[in-house]
Amino acid sequence: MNGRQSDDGNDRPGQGPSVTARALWESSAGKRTQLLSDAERARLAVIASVVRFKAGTKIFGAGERADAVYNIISGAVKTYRTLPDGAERIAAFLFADDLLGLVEEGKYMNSARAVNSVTAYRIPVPALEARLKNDPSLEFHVICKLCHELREAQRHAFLLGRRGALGKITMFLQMLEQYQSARGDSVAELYMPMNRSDIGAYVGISPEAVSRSFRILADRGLVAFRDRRHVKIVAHAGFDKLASEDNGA
Amino acid sequence: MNGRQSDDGNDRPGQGPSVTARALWESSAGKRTQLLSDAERARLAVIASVVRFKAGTKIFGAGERADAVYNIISGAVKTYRTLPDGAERIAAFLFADDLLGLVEEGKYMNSARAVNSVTAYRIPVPALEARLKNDPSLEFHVICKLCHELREAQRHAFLLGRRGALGKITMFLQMLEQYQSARGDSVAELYMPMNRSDIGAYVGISPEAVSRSFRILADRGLVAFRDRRHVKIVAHAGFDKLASEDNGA
DNA sequence: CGTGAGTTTGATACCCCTCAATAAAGGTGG
DNA sequence: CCACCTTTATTGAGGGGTATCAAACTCACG
Repeated sequence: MNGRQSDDGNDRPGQGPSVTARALWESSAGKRTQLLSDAERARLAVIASVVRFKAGTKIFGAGERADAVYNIISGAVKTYRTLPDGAERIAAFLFADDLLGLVEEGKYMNSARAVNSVTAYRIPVPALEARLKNDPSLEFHVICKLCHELREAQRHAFLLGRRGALGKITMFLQMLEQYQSARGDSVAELYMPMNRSDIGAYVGISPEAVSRSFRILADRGLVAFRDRRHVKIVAHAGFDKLASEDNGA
Repeated sequence: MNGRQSDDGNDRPGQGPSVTARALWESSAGKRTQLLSDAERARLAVIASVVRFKAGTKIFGAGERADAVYNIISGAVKTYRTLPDGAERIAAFLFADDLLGLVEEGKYMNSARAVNSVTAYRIPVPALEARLKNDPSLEFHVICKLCHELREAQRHAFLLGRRGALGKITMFLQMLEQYQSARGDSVAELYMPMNRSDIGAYVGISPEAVSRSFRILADRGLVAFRDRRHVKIVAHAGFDKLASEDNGA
């Protein structure tokens, strides 16, 4: 279906869980590096099982007892919370090599749903806890990954703080670009697995405003759409300037 | 000057760094628990030094080389980023027992400034790294703290996603209340060390809108101000309902 | 090929930002 | 201790941008 998820080279299936992040202290030009050693991945593989979720499937719900964390192999996942009135707020989009299943007092903090078709490692919490207890190196790598996720969450908050819809969407595309770049994928074209409503729920505007902003960007010649899910940033100069200004002029 | 910071009992000075968080897997009724053992605190004290910052002093700047992380003993700190046009976006307010100094590729992610008069432990990164390498238990506690901060960042993003100014301010007060409650402090009255501009920069609205929202809450009899920094939530029923609705009706 | 969800486009109302002025608070020096 | 000054907070009026509602349209899927 979607052969674009990286089944290439460095994380072929069977090697066990894969976790990547931007470096904490080394400088790596924005690229992500594999945190786990082959040995660690093998040891985690022992306690993990591979699970699949069809597009739109719920993975877990906010408030449920947290039995396991997940490590995405391929596909995209959204974590979200539903408001009393039924509206949805998306906390994060997660992709291959990400960890999933933030816990508070034994319960999941958010709900999680497959955007794509998703395959992931499911790692039971008790086994993971035991593994961590006698694997200091693994613990350190988890720290690195959590720092990475914390930075992403702060970037998201930064995005949400922006005033204009245009600026939010521009920054959203920038984040997608940085993500694909960090993975080593091509940046010639951006792929958006999620729909307009999800984008709106992530950047804090209505789906209609998402559409309008995309149209404005296209009309100004800053981006070009191949279809609804594929964009190319045409004029990086003007695009990045727009992304750094607060107002969405 | 402000004797309200908890110099009470469980973290008297001289005991060394203190780090608290809501539990990951146990349920603790929203309370925070001390993560570090007395031995760990003592070992950290060896590599840490106590530093003081007057109100308004910059602690470090975004992009600077990250030599150290900080552990707040008393006072309040804001972490923020400055936009090209000079506007400021606040990523987080940090208080006693919090860690400070998120790093990416060897550089600080945000700038940090003392809101209050602040005292903190300054822990050099190399020494901390060495300490972590042969202290698996400490590593685990850092993981717990990072999960805590990640949850807080997501709550902040959730707040920023809300539409109306009134709802944002209401939720901001709720978070303050939860924070004071988690610390075991009295919740009879909330204390806001930061000014209106900082609140606006945190919740994503203008300082004027902060004022107006406070006024509306007061006029509706939901809260009562003793002065500009002290609020009491009078009608919890209506208040919490307002906080959970998306629109700020 | 038909159906339905997702997306785009349009018109209107409302909320918040901006700018501006007043008021209050905190800090300083006499 | 009080007067003065600076900073911060409040209040008001007007314009702009986005949410909302509604309808046409496209696309994916059965």
